Amino acid sequence: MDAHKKHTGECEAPTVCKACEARHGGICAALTASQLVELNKHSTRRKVEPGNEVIGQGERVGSYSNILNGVVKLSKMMADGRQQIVGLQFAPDFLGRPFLSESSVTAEAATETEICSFPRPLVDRMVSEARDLERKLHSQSLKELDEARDWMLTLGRKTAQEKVASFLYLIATHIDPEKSGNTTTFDLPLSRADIADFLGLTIETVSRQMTKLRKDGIIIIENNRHVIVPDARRLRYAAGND
Amino acid sequence: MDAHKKHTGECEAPTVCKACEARHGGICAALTASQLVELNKHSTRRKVEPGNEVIGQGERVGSYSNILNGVVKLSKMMADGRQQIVGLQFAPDFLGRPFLSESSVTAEAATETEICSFPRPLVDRMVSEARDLERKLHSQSLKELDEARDWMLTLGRKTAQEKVASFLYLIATHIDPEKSGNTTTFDLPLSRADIADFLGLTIETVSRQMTKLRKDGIIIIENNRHVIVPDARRLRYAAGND
DNA sequence: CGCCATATTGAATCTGCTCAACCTTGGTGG
DNA sequence: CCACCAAGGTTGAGCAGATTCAATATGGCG
Repeated sequence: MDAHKKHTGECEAPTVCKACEARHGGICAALTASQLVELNKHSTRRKVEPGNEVIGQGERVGSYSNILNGVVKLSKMMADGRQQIVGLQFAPDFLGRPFLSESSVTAEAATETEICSFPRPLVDRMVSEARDLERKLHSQSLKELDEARDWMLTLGRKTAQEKVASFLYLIATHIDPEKSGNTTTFDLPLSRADIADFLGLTIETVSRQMTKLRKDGIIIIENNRHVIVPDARRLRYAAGND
Repeated sequence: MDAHKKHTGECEAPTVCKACEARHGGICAALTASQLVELNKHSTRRKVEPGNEVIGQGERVGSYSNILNGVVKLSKMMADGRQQIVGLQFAPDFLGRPFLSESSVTAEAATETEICSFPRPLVDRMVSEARDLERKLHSQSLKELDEARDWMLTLGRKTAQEKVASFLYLIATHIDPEKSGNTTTFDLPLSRADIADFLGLTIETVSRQMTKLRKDGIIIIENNRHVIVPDARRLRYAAGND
Protein backbone atom coordinates (compact mmCIF):
# COMPACT_ATOMS: atom_id res chain seq x y z
CA MET A 1 0.00 0.00 0.00
CA ASP A 2 2.92 2.31 0.67
CA ALA A 3 4.74 0.91 -2.32
CA HIS A 4 3.00 2.86 -5.05
CA LYS A 5 3.41 6.10 -3.16
CA LYS A 6 7.17 5.66 -3.27
CA HIS A 7 7.11 6.25 -6.97
CA THR A 8 4.76 9.18 -7.33
CA GLY A 9 7.80 11.37 -7.91
CA GLU A 10 7.06 14.40 -5.67
CA CYS A 11 8.36 12.84 -2.49
CA GLU A 12 7.96 10.04 -0.04
CA ALA A 13 7.50 9.82 3.70
CA PRO A 14 10.72 10.46 5.65
CA THR A 15 12.55 7.35 6.74
CA VAL A 16 12.19 8.09 10.44
CA CYS A 17 8.43 8.29 10.05
CA LYS A 18 8.09 4.92 8.38
CA ALA A 19 8.57 2.89 11.54
CA CYS A 20 6.82 5.45 13.72
CA GLU A 21 3.75 4.51 15.66
CA ALA A 22 2.20 7.95 15.22
CA ARG A 23 2.39 7.50 11.46
CA HIS A 24 -0.42 5.01 11.70
CA GLY A 25 -2.87 5.70 14.52
CA GLY A 26 -1.57 9.18 15.29
CA ILE A 27 -2.19 12.53 13.68
CA CYS A 28 0.56 11.97 11.13
CA ALA A 29 -1.78 9.43 9.55
CA ALA A 30 -3.80 12.41 8.34
CA LEU A 31 -0.86 13.95 6.50
CA THR A 32 0.32 13.51 2.94
CA ALA A 33 3.86 12.38 2.26
CA SER A 34 4.93 15.89 1.29
CA GLN A 35 3.47 17.37 4.45
CA LEU A 36 5.29 14.73 6.45
CA VAL A 37 8.55 15.69 4.82
CA GLU A 38 8.05 19.33 5.71
CA LEU A 39 7.01 18.57 9.26
CA ASN A 40 9.94 16.23 9.64
CA LYS A 41 12.42 18.97 8.80
CA HIS A 42 11.42 20.84 11.92
CA SER A 43 10.60 18.02 14.27
CA THR A 44 12.75 16.82 17.11
CA ARG A 45 12.57 13.44 18.67
CA ARG A 46 13.59 12.97 22.26
CA LYS A 47 13.41 10.75 25.31
CA VAL A 48 11.80 11.96 28.52
CA GLU A 49 12.66 10.30 31.82
CA PRO A 50 9.89 9.42 34.29
CA GLY A 51 8.99 12.43 36.40
CA ASN A 52 10.21 14.97 33.85
CA GLU A 53 7.84 17.62 32.61
CA VAL A 54 6.86 17.92 28.98
CA ILE A 55 4.64 20.97 29.54
CA GLY A 56 4.12 22.95 32.73
CA GLN A 57 0.73 24.16 34.02
CA GLY A 58 0.17 27.78 32.99
CA GLU A 59 3.26 27.70 30.83
CA ARG A 60 3.42 29.23 27.36
CA VAL A 61 3.73 26.38 24.93
CA GLY A 62 5.74 26.72 21.77
CA SER A 63 5.31 23.23 20.45
CA TYR A 64 3.02 20.26 20.02
CA SER A 65 4.12 16.65 20.36
CA ASN A 66 3.26 13.10 19.53
CA ILE A 67 3.81 10.36 22.05
CA LEU A 68 5.81 7.61 20.38
CA ASN A 69 5.86 5.29 23.35
CA GLY A 70 5.43 5.41 27.08
CA VAL A 71 2.73 6.98 29.22
CA VAL A 72 2.24 10.68 29.94
CA LYS A 73 0.16 11.94 32.84
CA LEU A 74 -1.76 15.21 32.71
CA SER A 75 -2.24 16.79 36.10
CA LYS A 76 -3.49 19.85 37.90
CA MET A 77 -2.26 21.23 41.17
CA MET A 78 -3.92 23.48 43.74
CA ALA A 79 -2.07 26.29 45.48
CA ASP A 80 -1.64 24.22 48.64
CA GLY A 81 -0.11 21.28 46.79
CA ARG A 82 -3.11 18.99 46.40
CA GLN A 83 -2.82 17.30 43.05
CA GLN A 84 -5.14 15.51 40.65
CA ILE A 85 -4.20 13.59 37.54
CA VAL A 86 -6.83 14.48 34.95
CA GLY A 87 -5.78 12.23 32.13
CA LEU A 88 -3.35 9.60 30.92
CA GLN A 89 -2.05 9.63 27.40
CA PHE A 90 -0.63 6.69 25.53
CA ALA A 91 1.12 6.36 22.19
CA PRO A 92 0.23 7.53 19.60
CA ASP A 93 -1.71 10.35 21.27
CA PHE A 94 -1.23 13.99 20.39
CA LEU A 95 -0.06 16.35 23.12
CA GLY A 96 -1.03 20.01 23.03
CA ARG A 97 -3.88 22.47 23.18
CA PRO A 98 -4.84 24.01 19.85
CA PHE A 99 -6.36 27.54 19.91
CA LEU A 100 -4.75 28.36 23.25
CA SER A 101 -1.14 29.28 23.80
CA GLU A 102 -1.16 28.49 27.49
CA SER A 103 -1.57 25.05 28.98
CA SER A 104 -4.02 24.52 31.83
CA VAL A 105 -2.41 21.23 32.81
CA THR A 106 1.04 19.87 33.48
CA ALA A 107 2.17 17.04 31.23
CA GLU A 108 4.77 14.77 32.78
CA ALA A 109 6.25 11.46 31.72
CA ALA A 110 4.97 8.64 33.93
CA THR A 111 7.26 6.05 32.40
CA GLU A 112 10.27 6.39 30.16
CA THR A 113 8.71 8.12 27.19
CA GLU A 114 9.66 9.11 23.68
CA ILE A 115 8.05 12.10 22.03
CA CYS A 116 8.31 13.85 18.69
CA SER A 117 7.84 17.63 18.90
CA PHE A 118 6.87 20.18 16.26
CA PRO A 119 6.82 23.97 16.29
CA ARG A 120 3.30 25.26 16.97
CA PRO A 121 3.06 27.71 14.09
CA LEU A 122 3.93 25.06 11.55
CA VAL A 123 1.29 22.64 12.81
CA ASP A 124 -1.28 25.43 13.15
CA ARG A 125 -0.70 26.29 9.50
CA MET A 126 -1.01 22.68 8.44
CA VAL A 127 -4.23 22.35 10.41
CA SER A 128 -5.73 25.25 8.53
CA GLU A 129 -4.69 23.66 5.24
CA ALA A 130 -5.45 20.01 5.79
CA ARG A 131 -9.07 19.12 6.52
CA ASP A 132 -8.19 15.63 7.66
CA LEU A 133 -5.74 16.92 10.22
CA GLU A 134 -8.26 19.17 11.89
CA ARG A 135 -10.77 16.37 11.85
CA LYS A 136 -8.26 14.01 13.44
CA LEU A 137 -7.47 16.49 16.20
CA HIS A 138 -11.15 17.21 16.75
CA SER A 139 -11.81 13.53 16.98
CA GLN A 140 -9.07 13.00 19.56
CA SER A 141 -10.40 15.88 21.64
CA LEU A 142 -13.80 14.25 21.72
CA LYS A 143 -12.28 10.93 22.71
CA GLU A 144 -10.45 12.65 25.57
CA LEU A 145 -13.67 14.38 26.58
CA ASP A 146 -15.51 11.04 26.74
CA GLU A 147 -12.71 9.61 28.84
CA ALA A 148 -12.67 12.60 31.16
CA ARG A 149 -16.42 12.26 31.73
CA ASP A 150 -16.14 8.55 32.39
CA TRP A 151 -13.51 9.34 34.96
CA MET A 152 -15.71 11.99 36.59
CA LEU A 153 -18.21 9.24 37.38
CA THR A 154 -15.39 7.22 38.94
CA LEU A 155 -14.14 10.17 41.00
CA GLY A 156 -17.54 11.34 42.13
CA ARG A 157 -19.49 8.19 42.77
CA LYS A 158 -17.30 5.12 43.20
CA THR A 159 -15.91 3.62 46.40
CA ALA A 160 -12.16 3.29 46.98
CA GLN A 161 -12.39 -0.38 46.05
CA GLU A 162 -14.17 0.37 42.78
CA LYS A 163 -11.78 3.21 42.01
CA VAL A 164 -8.71 1.02 42.26
CA ALA A 165 -10.37 -1.73 40.23
CA SER A 166 -11.38 0.89 37.64
CA PHE A 167 -7.80 2.05 37.37
CA LEU A 168 -6.47 -1.47 36.89
CA TYR A 169 -9.14 -2.13 34.32
CA LEU A 170 -8.26 1.07 32.49
CA ILE A 171 -4.61 0.13 32.29
CA ALA A 172 -5.40 -3.44 31.29
CA THR A 173 -7.44 -2.17 28.36
CA HIS A 174 -5.02 0.55 27.23
CA ILE A 175 -1.51 -0.76 27.54
CA ASP A 176 -1.82 -3.71 25.25
CA PRO A 177 -1.12 -6.42 27.74
CA GLU A 178 -0.02 -10.00 27.39
CA LYS A 179 -3.13 -12.09 26.94
CA SER A 180 -3.35 -15.84 27.10
CA GLY A 181 -6.83 -17.25 27.40
CA ASN A 182 -8.70 -15.31 30.04
CA THR A 183 -5.53 -14.17 31.78
CA THR A 184 -4.23 -10.62 31.25
CA THR A 185 -0.77 -9.51 32.36
CA PHE A 186 0.80 -6.06 32.41
CA ASP A 187 3.14 -3.67 34.20
CA LEU A 188 1.68 -0.66 36.00
CA PRO A 189 2.98 2.55 34.41
CA LEU A 190 2.28 4.55 37.60
CA SER A 191 3.62 4.54 41.13
CA ARG A 192 1.23 4.19 44.07
CA ALA A 193 1.51 7.95 44.60
CA ASP A 194 0.44 8.62 41.01
CA ILE A 195 -2.39 6.13 41.22
CA ALA A 196 -3.60 7.91 44.35
CA ASP A 197 -3.48 11.26 42.55
CA PHE A 198 -5.41 9.79 39.66
CA LEU A 199 -8.11 8.30 41.89
CA GLY A 200 -8.45 11.11 44.40
CA LEU A 201 -7.27 8.84 47.22
CA THR A 202 -4.20 8.52 49.47
CA ILE A 203 -1.40 6.06 48.79
CA GLU A 204 -2.35 4.11 51.91
CA THR A 205 -5.90 3.59 50.69
CA VAL A 206 -4.67 2.53 47.26
CA SER A 207 -2.32 0.05 48.88
CA ARG A 208 -5.02 -1.38 51.12
CA GLN A 209 -7.46 -1.82 48.25
CA MET A 210 -4.80 -3.48 46.12
CA THR A 211 -4.21 -5.90 48.96
CA LYS A 212 -7.92 -6.55 49.21
CA LEU A 213 -8.25 -7.24 45.48
CA ARG A 214 -5.28 -9.55 45.80
CA LYS A 215 -6.76 -11.41 48.76
CA ASP A 216 -10.05 -11.73 46.88
CA GLY A 217 -8.13 -13.41 44.07
CA ILE A 218 -9.11 -10.79 41.50
CA ILE A 219 -5.50 -9.84 40.81
CA ILE A 220 -2.04 -11.24 41.50
CA ILE A 221 0.78 -8.77 42.15
CA GLU A 222 4.47 -9.46 41.62
CA ASN A 223 7.20 -6.94 42.43
CA ASN A 224 4.71 -4.13 43.10
CA ARG A 225 4.39 -3.18 39.47
CA HIS A 226 3.58 -6.41 37.72
CA VAL A 227 -0.09 -7.37 37.70
CA ILE A 228 -1.82 -10.56 36.58
CA VAL A 229 -5.58 -10.59 36.04
CA PRO A 230 -6.90 -14.14 35.86
CA ASP A 231 -10.42 -13.08 34.85
CA ALA A 232 -10.97 -9.65 33.33
CA ARG A 233 -14.73 -9.86 33.87
CA ARG A 234 -14.33 -10.15 37.61
CA LEU A 235 -12.11 -7.06 37.58
CA ARG A 236 -14.61 -5.23 35.42
CA TYR A 237 -17.36 -6.14 37.83
CA ALA A 238 -15.30 -5.00 40.81
CA ALA A 239 -14.84 -1.69 38.97
CA GLY A 240 -18.61 -1.21 38.94
CA ASN A 241 -18.75 -1.12 35.12
CA ASP A 242 -22.22 -2.64 34.77
CA MET B 1 -23.14 45.16 9.58
CA ASP B 2 -26.03 42.91 8.70
CA ALA B 3 -27.46 45.66 6.54
CA HIS B 4 -25.30 45.24 3.48
CA LYS B 5 -25.80 41.49 3.50
CA LYS B 6 -29.51 42.04 3.12
CA HIS B 7 -28.91 43.32 -0.37
CA THR B 8 -26.39 40.83 -1.72
CA GLY B 9 -29.24 39.27 -3.66
CA GLU B 10 -28.69 35.54 -3.03
CA CYS B 11 -30.40 35.41 0.33
CA GLU B 12 -30.42 36.70 3.82
CA ALA B 13 -30.49 35.11 7.27
CA PRO B 14 -33.90 33.70 8.22
CA THR B 15 -35.99 35.98 10.40
CA VAL B 16 -36.11 33.52 13.29
CA CYS B 17 -32.32 33.41 13.40
CA LYS B 18 -31.90 37.17 13.63
CA ALA B 19 -32.89 37.42 17.25
CA CYS B 20 -31.37 34.07 18.15
CA GLU B 21 -28.64 33.82 20.72
CA ALA B 22 -26.89 30.98 18.90
CA ARG B 23 -26.58 33.21 15.83
CA HIS B 24 -23.93 35.17 17.65
CA GLY B 25 -21.88 33.14 20.10
CA GLY B 26 -23.12 29.75 18.94
CA ILE B 27 -22.17 27.58 16.00
CA CYS B 28 -24.54 29.40 13.68
CA ALA B 29 -22.12 32.31 13.88
CA ALA B 30 -19.83 30.22 11.69
CA LEU B 31 -22.42 29.86 8.93
CA THR B 32 -23.10 32.00 5.91
CA ALA B 33 -26.55 33.43 5.35
CA SER B 34 -27.33 30.87 2.67
CA GLN B 35 -26.28 28.00 4.89
CA LEU B 36 -28.47 29.41 7.62
CA VAL B 37 -31.41 29.47 5.29
CA GLU B 38 -30.91 25.83 4.37
CA LEU B 39 -30.41 24.75 7.96
CA ASN B 40 -33.45 26.70 9.00
CA LYS B 41 -35.67 24.79 6.58
CA HIS B 42 -35.04 21.62 8.53
CA SER B 43 -34.67 22.93 12.02
CA THR B 44 -37.25 22.67 14.75
CA ARG B 45 -37.42 24.87 17.75
CA ARG B 46 -38.95 23.57 20.95
CA LYS B 47 -39.31 24.04 24.67
CA VAL B 48 -38.12 21.37 27.10
CA GLU B 49 -39.51 21.24 30.62
CA PRO B 50 -37.16 20.73 33.59
CA GLY B 51 -36.44 17.04 34.08
CA ASN B 52 -37.18 16.09 30.49
CA GLU B 53 -34.56 14.29 28.46
CA VAL B 54 -33.06 15.76 25.32
CA ILE B 55 -30.85 12.73 24.66
CA GLY B 56 -30.70 9.44 26.54
CA GLN B 57 -27.49 7.63 27.55
CA GLY B 58 -26.62 4.96 24.98
CA GLU B 59 -29.39 6.18 22.71
CA ARG B 60 -29.01 6.52 18.96
CA VAL B 61 -29.06 10.20 18.19
CA GLY B 62 -30.58 11.51 15.01
CA SER B 63 -30.11 15.17 15.62
CA TYR B 64 -27.91 17.91 17.01
CA SER B 65 -29.19 20.94 18.89
CA ASN B 66 -28.35 24.41 20.01
CA ILE B 67 -29.36 25.59 23.43
CA LEU B 68 -31.20 28.89 23.03
CA ASN B 69 -31.79 29.50 26.69
CA GLY B 70 -31.89 27.56 29.93
CA VAL B 71 -29.47 25.05 31.41
CA VAL B 72 -28.93 21.45 30.32
CA LYS B 73 -27.24 18.87 32.51
CA LEU B 74 -25.20 16.00 31.10
CA SER B 75 -25.13 12.96 33.34
CA LYS B 76 -24.05 9.38 33.63
CA MET B 77 -25.67 6.64 35.60
CA MET B 78 -24.32 3.37 36.99
CA ALA B 79 -26.28 0.13 36.88
CA ASP B 80 -27.24 0.44 40.55
CA GLY B 81 -28.59 3.96 40.13
CA ARG B 82 -25.66 6.05 41.35
CA GLN B 83 -25.53 9.15 39.21
CA GLN B 84 -22.96 11.79 38.33
CA ILE B 85 -23.52 15.00 36.43
CA VAL B 86 -20.53 15.37 34.12
CA GLY B 87 -21.25 18.75 32.62
CA LEU B 88 -23.59 21.71 32.50
CA GLN B 89 -24.37 23.44 29.24
CA PHE B 90 -25.62 26.96 28.85
CA ALA B 91 -26.89 28.95 25.87
CA PRO B 92 -25.60 29.15 23.20
CA ASP B 93 -23.81 25.79 23.55
CA PHE B 94 -24.00 23.06 20.96
CA LEU B 95 -25.46 19.71 22.01
CA GLY B 96 -24.35 16.52 20.32
CA ARG B 97 -21.47 14.19 19.68
CA PRO B 98 -19.95 14.42 16.20
CA PHE B 99 -18.34 11.26 14.75
CA LEU B 100 -20.38 8.98 17.01
CA SER B 101 -24.00 8.06 16.53
CA GLU B 102 -24.53 6.95 20.11
CA SER B 103 -24.45 9.22 23.11
CA SER B 104 -22.48 8.22 26.18
CA VAL B 105 -24.34 10.67 28.38
CA THR B 106 -27.90 11.65 29.14
CA ALA B 107 -28.80 15.27 28.39
CA GLU B 108 -31.68 16.58 30.45
CA ALA B 109 -33.11 20.05 30.92
CA ALA B 110 -32.28 21.41 34.36
CA THR B 111 -34.42 24.49 33.96
CA GLU B 112 -37.06 25.39 31.42
CA THR B 113 -35.03 25.26 28.24
CA GLU B 114 -35.44 26.12 24.61
CA ILE B 115 -33.49 24.26 21.95
CA CYS B 116 -33.19 24.35 18.19
CA SER B 117 -32.62 20.92 16.62
CA PHE B 118 -31.19 19.95 13.25
CA PRO B 119 -30.98 16.61 11.44
CA ARG B 120 -27.55 15.03 11.90
CA PRO B 121 -26.81 14.27 8.26
CA LEU B 122 -27.42 17.86 7.25
CA VAL B 123 -25.09 19.27 9.88
CA ASP B 124 -22.48 16.58 9.19
CA ARG B 125 -22.51 17.62 5.56
CA MET B 126 -22.19 21.30 6.43
CA VAL B 127 -19.30 20.50 8.74
CA SER B 128 -17.44 18.85 5.91
CA GLU B 129 -18.08 21.87 3.72
CA ALA B 130 -17.54 24.77 6.10
CA ARG B 131 -14.09 25.03 7.68
CA ASP B 132 -15.25 27.56 10.20
CA LEU B 133 -17.99 25.28 11.43
CA GLU B 134 -15.65 22.39 12.15
CA ARG B 135 -13.26 24.79 13.83
CA LYS B 136 -16.05 26.15 15.99
CA LEU B 137 -17.15 22.69 17.06
CA HIS B 138 -13.56 21.65 17.70
CA SER B 139 -13.07 24.72 19.78
CA GLN B 140 -16.18 24.04 21.87
CA SER B 141 -15.04 20.46 22.46
CA LEU B 142 -11.75 21.72 23.80
CA LYS B 143 -13.53 24.19 26.06
CA GLU B 144 -15.67 21.38 27.43
CA LEU B 145 -12.56 19.26 27.92
CA ASP B 146 -10.90 22.03 29.93
CA GLU B 147 -14.03 22.38 32.04
CA ALA B 148 -14.27 18.64 32.59
CA ARG B 149 -10.67 18.52 33.78
CA ASP B 150 -11.17 21.46 36.10
CA TRP B 151 -14.11 19.61 37.57
CA MET B 152 -12.06 16.44 38.01
CA LEU B 153 -9.81 18.37 40.37
CA THR B 154 -12.88 19.49 42.28
CA LEU B 155 -14.30 15.96 42.48
CA GLY B 156 -11.06 14.27 43.38
CA ARG B 157 -9.35 16.65 45.74
CA LYS B 158 -11.67 19.23 47.25
CA THR B 159 -13.58 19.05 50.55
CA ALA B 160 -17.37 19.20 50.66
CA GLN B 161 -17.13 22.86 51.66
CA GLU B 162 -14.89 23.71 48.71
CA LYS B 163 -17.03 21.68 46.34
CA VAL B 164 -20.19 23.59 47.19
CA ALA B 165 -18.37 26.91 46.97
CA SER B 166 -16.91 25.82 43.61
CA PHE B 167 -20.37 25.07 42.33
CA LEU B 168 -21.75 28.43 43.41
CA TYR B 169 -18.77 30.16 41.86
CA LEU B 170 -19.26 28.25 38.63
CA ILE B 171 -22.89 29.29 38.39
CA ALA B 172 -22.09 32.88 39.35
CA THR B 173 -19.62 33.10 36.48
CA HIS B 174 -21.76 31.33 33.86
CA ILE B 175 -25.32 32.45 34.26
CA ASP B 176 -24.81 36.12 33.73
CA PRO B 177 -25.95 37.33 37.10
CA GLU B 178 -27.11 40.68 38.35
CA LYS B 179 -24.06 42.62 39.39
CA SER B 180 -24.01 45.82 41.36
CA GLY B 181 -20.66 46.80 42.79
CA ASN B 182 -19.10 43.75 44.39
CA THR B 183 -22.43 42.03 44.91
CA THR B 184 -23.51 39.23 42.58
CA THR B 185 -27.04 37.84 42.53
CA PHE B 186 -28.49 34.86 40.69
CA ASP B 187 -30.95 31.97 40.78
CA LEU B 188 -29.65 28.44 41.09
CA PRO B 189 -30.60 26.43 38.01
CA LEU B 190 -30.29 23.13 39.90
CA SER B 191 -32.12 21.47 42.78
CA ARG B 192 -30.17 20.27 45.82
CA ALA B 193 -30.37 16.74 44.45
CA ASP B 194 -28.80 17.85 41.16
CA ILE B 195 -26.12 19.83 42.94
CA ALA B 196 -25.29 16.72 44.97
CA ASP B 197 -25.03 14.65 41.78
CA PHE B 198 -22.77 17.26 40.24
CA LEU B 199 -20.47 17.40 43.27
CA GLY B 200 -20.37 13.71 44.12
CA LEU B 201 -22.02 14.38 47.50
CA THR B 202 -25.37 13.69 49.19
CA ILE B 203 -28.13 16.28 49.37
CA GLU B 204 -27.72 16.46 53.15
CA THR B 205 -24.06 17.37 52.86
CA VAL B 206 -24.83 19.99 50.21
CA SER B 207 -27.47 21.49 52.47
CA ARG B 208 -25.17 21.56 55.49
CA GLN B 209 -22.37 23.23 53.55
CA MET B 210 -24.76 25.81 52.14
CA THR B 211 -25.84 26.60 55.67
CA LYS B 212 -22.22 26.91 56.72
CA LEU B 213 -21.40 29.29 53.86
CA ARG B 214 -24.47 31.28 54.82
CA LYS B 215 -23.47 31.44 58.49
CA ASP B 216 -19.97 32.50 57.48
CA GLY B 217 -21.53 35.40 55.57
CA ILE B 218 -20.10 34.29 52.22
CA ILE B 219 -23.54 33.91 50.67
CA ILE B 220 -27.11 34.93 51.45
CA ILE B 221 -29.91 32.55 50.44
CA GLU B 222 -33.50 33.57 49.78
CA ASN B 223 -36.25 31.06 48.95
CA ASN B 224 -33.81 28.17 48.49
CA ARG B 225 -32.93 29.07 44.93
CA HIS B 226 -31.99 32.71 45.07
CA VAL B 227 -28.40 33.44 46.03
CA ILE B 228 -26.63 36.71 46.83
CA VAL B 229 -22.85 36.87 46.91
CA PRO B 230 -21.63 40.04 48.63
CA ASP B 231 -17.98 39.45 47.74
CA ALA B 232 -17.10 37.15 44.85
CA ARG B 233 -13.46 36.94 45.95
CA ARG B 234 -14.39 35.42 49.29
CA LEU B 235 -16.47 32.79 47.48
CA ARG B 236 -13.63 32.14 45.07
CA TYR B 237 -11.27 31.69 47.97
CA ALA B 238 -13.68 29.32 49.73
CA ALA B 239 -13.76 27.31 46.51
CA GLY B 240 -10.02 26.76 46.77
CA ASN B 241 -9.33 28.51 43.44
CA ASP B 242 -5.88 29.86 44.29
C1' DC C 1 -55.62 26.86 54.03
C1' DG C 2 -53.62 22.59 53.59
C1' DC C 3 -50.89 19.42 50.76
C1' DC C 4 -46.78 17.57 48.72
C1' DA C 5 -42.29 17.97 47.17
C1' DT C 6 -38.07 19.92 48.54
C1' DA C 7 -34.88 21.31 51.89
C1' DT C 8 -32.85 21.43 56.61
C1' DT C 9 -31.29 19.58 60.92
C1' DG C 10 -29.78 15.93 64.21
C1' DA C 11 -27.55 11.57 65.85
C1' DA C 12 -25.20 7.45 64.91
C1' DT C 13 -22.25 5.07 61.76
C1' DC C 14 -18.69 4.15 58.50
C1' DT C 15 -15.40 4.95 54.87
C1' DG C 16 -11.26 6.80 53.94
C1' DC C 17 -7.58 9.87 56.08
C1' DT C 18 -3.64 10.84 59.23
C1' DC C 19 0.30 9.63 61.51
C1' DA C 20 3.53 6.31 62.66
C1' DA C 21 5.94 2.03 62.38
C1' DC C 22 7.64 -1.52 59.59
C1' DC C 23 8.84 -4.19 55.45
C1' DT C 24 11.02 -4.88 50.61
C1' DT C 25 13.94 -3.95 47.02
C1' DG C 26 17.68 -2.29 44.54
C1' DG C 27 21.86 0.21 44.59
C1' DT C 28 26.44 1.48 46.88
C1' DG C 29 30.63 1.11 49.09
C1' DG C 30 33.43 -0.95 52.72
C1' DC D 1 30.14 -10.46 49.51
C1' DC D 2 27.30 -8.49 52.43
C1' DA D 3 25.95 -4.67 55.42
C1' DC D 4 23.90 -0.35 54.88
C1' DC D 5 20.90 3.02 53.08
C1' DA D 6 17.20 5.35 50.63
C1' DA D 7 12.88 5.12 48.21
C1' DG D 8 8.72 3.04 47.61
C1' DG D 9 5.22 0.19 49.48
C1' DT D 10 2.45 -2.04 53.24
C1' DT D 11 0.15 -2.40 57.65
C1' DG D 12 -2.02 -0.76 61.99
C1' DA D 13 -4.56 2.33 65.32
C1' DG D 14 -7.15 6.30 66.04
C1' DC D 15 -9.64 10.10 64.04
C1' DA D 16 -12.56 13.06 61.15
C1' DG D 17 -15.45 14.22 57.41
C1' DA D 18 -19.16 12.64 54.88
C1' DT D 19 -23.02 9.30 54.71
C1' DT D 20 -27.21 7.16 56.43
C1' DC D 21 -31.47 7.16 58.46
C1' DA D 22 -34.97 9.65 60.70
C1' DA D 23 -37.45 13.65 62.12
C1' DT D 24 -38.74 18.36 61.23
C1' DA D 25 -39.22 22.64 58.60
C1' DT D 26 -40.31 25.43 54.41
C1' DG D 27 -42.54 27.05 50.51
C1' DG D 28 -44.91 26.64 46.02
C1' DC D 29 -49.42 25.71 44.38
C1' DG D 30 -54.04 24.15 44.00
